[in-house]
Amino acid sequence: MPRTHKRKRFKKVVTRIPVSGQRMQMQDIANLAGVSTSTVSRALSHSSLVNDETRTRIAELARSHNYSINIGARNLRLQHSRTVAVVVPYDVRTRQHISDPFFVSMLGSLADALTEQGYDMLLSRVDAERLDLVAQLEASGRAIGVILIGQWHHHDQLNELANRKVPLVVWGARLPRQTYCTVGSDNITGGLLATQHLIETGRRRIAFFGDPELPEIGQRYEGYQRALKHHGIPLDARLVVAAEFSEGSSRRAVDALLEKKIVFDGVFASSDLLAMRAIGALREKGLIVPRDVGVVGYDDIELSQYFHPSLTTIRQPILKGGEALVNALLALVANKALSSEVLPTELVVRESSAPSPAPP
Amino acid sequence: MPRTHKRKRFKKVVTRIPVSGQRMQMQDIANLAGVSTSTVSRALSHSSLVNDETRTRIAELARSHNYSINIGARNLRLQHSRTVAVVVPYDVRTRQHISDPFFVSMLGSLADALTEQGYDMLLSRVDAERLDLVAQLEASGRAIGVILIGQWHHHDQLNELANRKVPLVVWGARLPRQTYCTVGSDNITGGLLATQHLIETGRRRIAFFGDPELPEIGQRYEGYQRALKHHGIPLDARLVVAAEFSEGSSRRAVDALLEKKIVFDGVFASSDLLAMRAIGALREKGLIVPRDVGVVGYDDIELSQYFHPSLTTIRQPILKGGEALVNALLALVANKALSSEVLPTELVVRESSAPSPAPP
DNA sequence: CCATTCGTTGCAATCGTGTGCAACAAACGA
DNA sequence: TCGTTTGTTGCACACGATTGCAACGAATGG
Repeated sequence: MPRTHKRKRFKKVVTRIPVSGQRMQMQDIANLAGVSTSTVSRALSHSSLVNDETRTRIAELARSHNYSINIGARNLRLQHSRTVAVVVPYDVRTRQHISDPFFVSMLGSLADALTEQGYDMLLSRVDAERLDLVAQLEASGRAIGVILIGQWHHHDQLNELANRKVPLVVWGARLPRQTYCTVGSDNITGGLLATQHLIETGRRRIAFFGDPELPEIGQRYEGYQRALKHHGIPLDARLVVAAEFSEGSSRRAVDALLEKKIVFDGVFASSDLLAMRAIGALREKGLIVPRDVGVVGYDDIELSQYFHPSLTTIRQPILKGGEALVNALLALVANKALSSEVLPTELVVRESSAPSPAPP
Repeated sequence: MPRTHKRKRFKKVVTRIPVSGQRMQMQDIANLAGVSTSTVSRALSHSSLVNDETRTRIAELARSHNYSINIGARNLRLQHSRTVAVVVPYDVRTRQHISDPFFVSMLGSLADALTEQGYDMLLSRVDAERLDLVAQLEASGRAIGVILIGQWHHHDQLNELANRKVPLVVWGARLPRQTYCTVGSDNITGGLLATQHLIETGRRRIAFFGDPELPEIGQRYEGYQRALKHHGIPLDARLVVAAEFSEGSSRRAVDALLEKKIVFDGVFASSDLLAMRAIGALREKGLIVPRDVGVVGYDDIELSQYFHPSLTTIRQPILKGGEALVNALLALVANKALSSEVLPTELVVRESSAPSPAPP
């Protein structure tokens, strides 16, 4: 650390000699402008305490020497990092979920919303079994709070984090006895709309693909049940297949149904990815969508419209979701009221659920 | 700022009174352990200068009060942020590219590689027209360097950044007269493999979808040309359609070919997304893939295997790519040699290019 | 002519941590 | 017994910025 020694020798020296290649700092600009660092600081933060002429001169100097203020030092002084951590839980075994296109779009939406508010975004993958580590992101001052994408089955750990007063907002389902704040879509209505649509297009034996143990999926399943009940269709437990997000799961789900000779004419898949894989598996078995089986997915990821057949699905409001997550976190940090938020969902009708032509 | 005032009054006080709700800091741990902050600092950084018994006692105290060290302050002192900025250029008009699944997978791979090396990842979207702003990420000390995903047509701006000594590594093509460092896949060989494969499966009139003005695409196009030449197939400029990444582009490309009655039996699309859209557009026109037209994509995104027909494509080494980008940046920051890197690509054969059955 | 106000600037303390140097006790050797 | 070494710890300053307070000249008012 050569500079350390230099500074020591001169001790009370005011005129810092900018070593070439060394990063510019406020003192350098101050020297160039013939003022103190106080004035430079005030000028660059548009304080009204500084003369207009001085301000513009300093601003000009700063720009022409492409000086930019040291964020770390400023944050330390201001006790504020203007940074939000976005965490994607990471399952060491499957590694599957960060690649879910839905989460990814959410990432983009978050990036926009945060930029809009002038915040930086720190992206972390955290081992899902060590979710307690996210507390460090805030405790270490790296970020003012955490947005977690992917509730999964970590309800208890998330509650514990919230109880430890970690500023935390989760994308997911609102659950009973939850102390953390969630933002999510209306999964029950979503499930209901999807199932209802399949019923209205003439299906009666509708399978559900997804793991109802996961909160969000559970609520979609709830909507599925309500729709069936409303139309007087009895629930057949054999039609509920706990397909996960992992790769071969949909295929196995379809296989299981077919092998047991369980008849079905509709599938409500709890994500678009699952739906696409299911359609592929069905096709392998010689079943054509939508002629033999109507399929509805969930998420409305970008590829759903290019898929063949294009996918009927429940659109989650990604843009609004990102904004809502950010707003919720900022409110939480500011100690404002922390009510969880449920955003509306919408049915998007495409080819995969087209009514099968009436049998001749 | 209540604490500021408190501290002022007591001035030389050593025993900081931890206000409830206030964040723990090193001084608090020091008080609890009855030592100075120096010792705590050394203990937590595993310095050999501290007694073993003292170290474990301090470590225990820190853990039980879940104290974690203030990263900002440490970074300021150490003059090092252990953070890498990952930038995705952002086209205000199209907004399209961050959603490309390939970039997204790269993001995941980068997150892994950085975590592995103990670095944080700062994710930014930057207006593609203001790429000069990425210099600030480093100049402000937010990050030690920048990894940029998406070279696009910004060659000159990137060169300028590199000339300004901004530590920068770009995912993209290696170009002549380039002063910045790139990591990318072997696009020429990729394009060659793809085209060769279409030729070997019996196609002769092979269209190219993509904008050869973009460096990576241009190199894939170069490979396309070489393959044609090698097999003695004349290049037909009308078969080259500068489809962009935006939505309707593939459709228009297909429409353009068909309207002009230009015959073709193969398509090499310069990305999987483009390929999928092209297949959809072909289907709308009554052309079946692979029977009437063989299609090969590029990237091997996850969905390619679930698409129908499953997509023959050129796999880009995403995992290795992320590692290579990170290694390159770290080397660059350490002033090591900065050679651009070209990673091998691989042909993945699936259904979309299956040889059409010999006409009876 | 002096007191006061106003506009502008600088001094110095501060944010939380790391580390060179000195201090100090215990152990050791002569 | 005393100097030297060794192991452990604390003091004080530095990292690069912000800001309360004081200072100071000019303008203003009485």
